[in-house]
Amino acid sequence: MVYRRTHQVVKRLAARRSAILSAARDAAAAGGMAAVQIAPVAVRANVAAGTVYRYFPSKAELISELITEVSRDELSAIRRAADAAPGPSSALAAAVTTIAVHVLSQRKLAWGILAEPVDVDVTASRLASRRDISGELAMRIDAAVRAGHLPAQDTALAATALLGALHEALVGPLAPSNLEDPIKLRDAVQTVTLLALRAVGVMDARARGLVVQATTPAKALVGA
Amino acid sequence: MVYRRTHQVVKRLAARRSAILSAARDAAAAGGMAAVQIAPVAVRANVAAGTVYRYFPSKAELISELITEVSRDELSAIRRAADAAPGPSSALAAAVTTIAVHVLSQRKLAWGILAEPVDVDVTASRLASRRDISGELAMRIDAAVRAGHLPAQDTALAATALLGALHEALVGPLAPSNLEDPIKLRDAVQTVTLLALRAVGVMDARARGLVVQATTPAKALVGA
DNA sequence: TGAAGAAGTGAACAACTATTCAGACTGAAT
DNA sequence: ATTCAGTCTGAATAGTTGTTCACTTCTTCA
Repeated sequence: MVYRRTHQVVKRLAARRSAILSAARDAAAAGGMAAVQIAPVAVRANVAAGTVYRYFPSKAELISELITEVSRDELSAIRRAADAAPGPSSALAAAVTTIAVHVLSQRKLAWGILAEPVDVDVTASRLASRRDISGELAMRIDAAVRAGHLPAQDTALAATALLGALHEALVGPLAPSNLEDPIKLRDAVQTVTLLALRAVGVMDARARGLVVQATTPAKALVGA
Repeated sequence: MVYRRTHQVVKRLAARRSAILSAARDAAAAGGMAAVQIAPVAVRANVAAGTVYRYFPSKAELISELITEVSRDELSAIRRAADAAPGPSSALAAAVTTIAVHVLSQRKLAWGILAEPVDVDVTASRLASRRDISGELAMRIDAAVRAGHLPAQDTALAATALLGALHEALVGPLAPSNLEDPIKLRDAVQTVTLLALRAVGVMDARARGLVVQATTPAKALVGA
């Protein structure tokens, strides 16, 4: 007797899998990684705890996949913003602004993905996430250098430093607490973007122009 | 009958307390915060597990005190270096370099103090540690601004961003792995210092000069 | 020296959650 | 309708460590 999964079943299985991931993401967005516990996630996804293990071999896998997913979304947003910019320097500014806006709009999630203590080992996917985003940034810096807009430099190290600066300034424990106010938020985004651009060697005056330019299209996102 | 602690006993108690803290520090330096577990620390300190609890009410307290101690040491090193500099910009450069050299010379410890996941809540002391160091940096930036060497800016946010940049670039998961080589190490320190100075608005050319100046006295520390 | 209080010991305990698994349920094939 | 592989369930299990506490050892002082 052959048992074959019917199309309907296949769809249901896929839906369930993504429901579990989704539940994990919601939990993380609401309460950080600490809130991503098997039992609560299972409840949110309307399944039993044991069922989670039919879709993910372990909590570490579940969280890793969550990190990968969020990171992929962010990376594509960065690319989109940068590619839409008129030149390499603008592209870099757009990339930085996008990162800033993104982490701010989902602070708990961003913190969880990046750095929040988790009881299982997710260093590999965190590393990959950082590597992807830092790599993208490095490419943009490199393009600006090749265009003669920036001095030659260790672009990988610079990209990593910029990421660290953005994260620490915007979602780290010392991040300003008044970022609910959209105006303060925009100021913070502009400030860190300016800082980042200058860090890689953009002249102050030119950097200020780029910041304004980059913030304009990103403003919509801030509201979202 | 009154029992009064004799001087000798007081001394022994104090010695034991610091032996426990020391053991915790060694463990953290060797294996990160994950290695700071009560039983192993007790063994290192030549006491029983229960004894640790006669000196520290909980693991959280122990680690908090460890963080405070390390942070205090670092802060005083930063102050010393900055105060010895000839002017506000040099002082800022010296402060940044000192932080860089410090975190690099004790990478595991630095990572543990700053950001490594711990199973107990140490957010308060981590926050204090960051606040102190970021505050010191902010003061130095502010001094340079007041001296007219830097454009006006949100110094607190800038200081936080710089800290994040230094940490991520030097001890984060994407930090270069070849930093055993003293030359590479010095290059990394110079690169991030340059980046940091430019970020707050020091002109490229002047920044390069300050970096060289600041790295010279710090070189000795790199060896240590 | 002996009594009493302080300090130290380490095996047992507790709490927390990820993970398992024996049995219940679903739905595909005959 | 019946069978059975596949799927789901959720209570029980397991592993990990911080913490406790009854007991031993040490120190002070009459």
